[in-house]
Amino acid sequence: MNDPRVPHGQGGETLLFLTDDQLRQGIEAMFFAYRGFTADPDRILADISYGRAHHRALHFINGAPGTTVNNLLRILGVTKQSLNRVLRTLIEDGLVESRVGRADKRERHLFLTEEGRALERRLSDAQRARMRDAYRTAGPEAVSGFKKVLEAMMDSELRRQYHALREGRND
Amino acid sequence: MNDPRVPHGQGGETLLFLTDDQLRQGIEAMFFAYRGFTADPDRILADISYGRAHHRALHFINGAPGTTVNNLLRILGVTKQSLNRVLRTLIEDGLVESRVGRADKRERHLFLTEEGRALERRLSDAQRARMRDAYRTAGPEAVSGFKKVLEAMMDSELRRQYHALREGRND
DNA sequence: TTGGAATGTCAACAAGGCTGACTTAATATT
DNA sequence: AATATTAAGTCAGCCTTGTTGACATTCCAA
Repeated sequence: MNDPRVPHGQGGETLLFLTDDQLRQGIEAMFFAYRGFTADPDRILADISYGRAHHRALHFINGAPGTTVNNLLRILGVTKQSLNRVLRTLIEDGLVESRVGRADKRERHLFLTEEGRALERRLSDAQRARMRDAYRTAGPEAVSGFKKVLEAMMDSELRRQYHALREGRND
Repeated sequence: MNDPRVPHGQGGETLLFLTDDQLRQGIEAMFFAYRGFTADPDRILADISYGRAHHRALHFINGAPGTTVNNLLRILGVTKQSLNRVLRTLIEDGLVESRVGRADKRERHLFLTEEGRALERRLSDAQRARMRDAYRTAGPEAVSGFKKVLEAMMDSELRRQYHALREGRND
């Protein structure tokens, strides 16, 4: 901390000396960037008196149509009571459809209605626009590093889910 | 979206074609990574019945000792009423000291007490440890890209504040 | 001296987390 | 067949942390 020098190259590139201040900078970058990350959808949501929780539900149902409630609350990392409150309003408002499972009738499979897809698109358009601008500003190599660090920052269970979501999608 | 090809090199590296799915991946990475980012301090805070808001206040007072309340709420992006509730408990619990300004006696300058510094250190040690691991796993080039993208994701006002925090610190 | 800024406080409210207890239905297990 | 477990939903109550609005105090500056 009193020695901000970074002796790299010594012992290979994997061993790098990181000062507390360098790490603090990363922490603050995450804090401020996350604010920007949520700012655009938050503005849209505020107008229609929905919250971030609704956005998250719409996002993941859109990404995995037919997902079960149990599945969804594992991804979101909330209790079923908390998710249920959000889900109920989305179903009542006709944005989400809940279908009884065919194989296992205890399960409910969740789908976006046409209206739900429209809102999801509106929200994610705003969020993607910011992401696209950031990616373009930073350049392709930066994007690759960005994703590497974010992935390394996840808990292993979250990382597993993150990868599971990719499978079956064209990326 | 139907054409996941990425024609890069055409028109320089700044013009890159980004599919919706590529951007969605980045969005989900931010979501899951932020969960990891806050997980360790959250666990510590839960034990002592404080919340994330207390952590944020401690973090920024630690980084800019003597900062005013107005300053702090601009950085945190919350109302003074919201900040005040958190600040009051921190002062009552002897973690933060509020000194009346010498030049302008309306202002209160905020400092961490010894106990406050101890908690801040405990929280940020946990958060820095995860950050350090992530940085080491991803490597120095990835870290540079990570910071570039995060910075590009901030609102301009947030980016201004982010840089202002660096000045006067040895990074 | 008066206007405005900085701060603090009270009250009320909402979103969105949580726990715990309980029901219903369906599936699994023994 | 009886029993246990699982998925989902619901109700009640609690907490944190955000919001508005109204108002008091203090003090600087024009």
